[in-house]
Amino acid sequence: MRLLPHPATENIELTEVLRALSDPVRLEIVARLAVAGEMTCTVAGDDLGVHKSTASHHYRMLREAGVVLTKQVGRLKYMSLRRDDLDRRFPGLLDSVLGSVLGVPRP
Amino acid sequence: MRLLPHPATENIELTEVLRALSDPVRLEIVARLAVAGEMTCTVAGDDLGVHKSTASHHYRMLREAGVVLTKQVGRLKYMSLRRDDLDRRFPGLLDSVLGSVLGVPRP
DNA sequence: CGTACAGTTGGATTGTTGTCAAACCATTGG
DNA sequence: CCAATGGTTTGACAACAATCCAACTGTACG
Repeated sequence: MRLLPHPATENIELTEVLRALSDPVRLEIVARLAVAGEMTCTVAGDDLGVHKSTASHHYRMLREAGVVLTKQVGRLKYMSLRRDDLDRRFPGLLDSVLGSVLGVPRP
Repeated sequence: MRLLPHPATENIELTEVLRALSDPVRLEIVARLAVAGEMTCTVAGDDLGVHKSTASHHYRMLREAGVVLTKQVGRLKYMSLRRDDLDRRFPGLLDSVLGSVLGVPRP
């Protein structure tokens, strides 16, 4: 099991996170990760409507911005949201974005 | 007093807002508006380190994304954050961004 | 070992963006 | 009316980004 290179929590930049989340395809990937938790690239990128190399490009953007964590297990790569890191650095940001994407439960 | 064209609240898109906020210059403008409230373009763009035409370009991005409201009074244009609209559409988003930019008061 | 699978990389293309400079437009004050 | 002020537009340019396709790399399974 190997971890790919990621930015340290302190080095996650707000503008880069916002930039990473500002693409519809990436936002969809993030939403899936939020709902289903850790998943492989293939699953995360299923039916996105883009070529798999394009999806791969988006995985890297998300990883380099500090939004997702990627670890390799065998020939699979698992992605997951860096919820805790993001929340420590930008409290409430991810929740509000996910709330808007997934729909907020209203009392 | 004239209002410039703006997107209606329902038409404000999350990805466009995130995109608008993902530029350091625009984020600085938004932070100033958050702190000082309504202000003219000249004041908002003072000492940003970019040419005034570049600043003007950013004002438009922010307006077209639905982040700011611009009204013309005489030869001045006043910008203000669309706090209520944004909060209705994407609850908590603007607050979390501003909190991260301006620093959150911790108890 | 070789084939299939999971994902990345490189190249090409097309479109977008941030920037400056210079010219422009609109409003107001003399 | 003319000049100054406040912003915008246009043109040019370099950098970046999203996309596809094809070729590639690495891992495991038969």
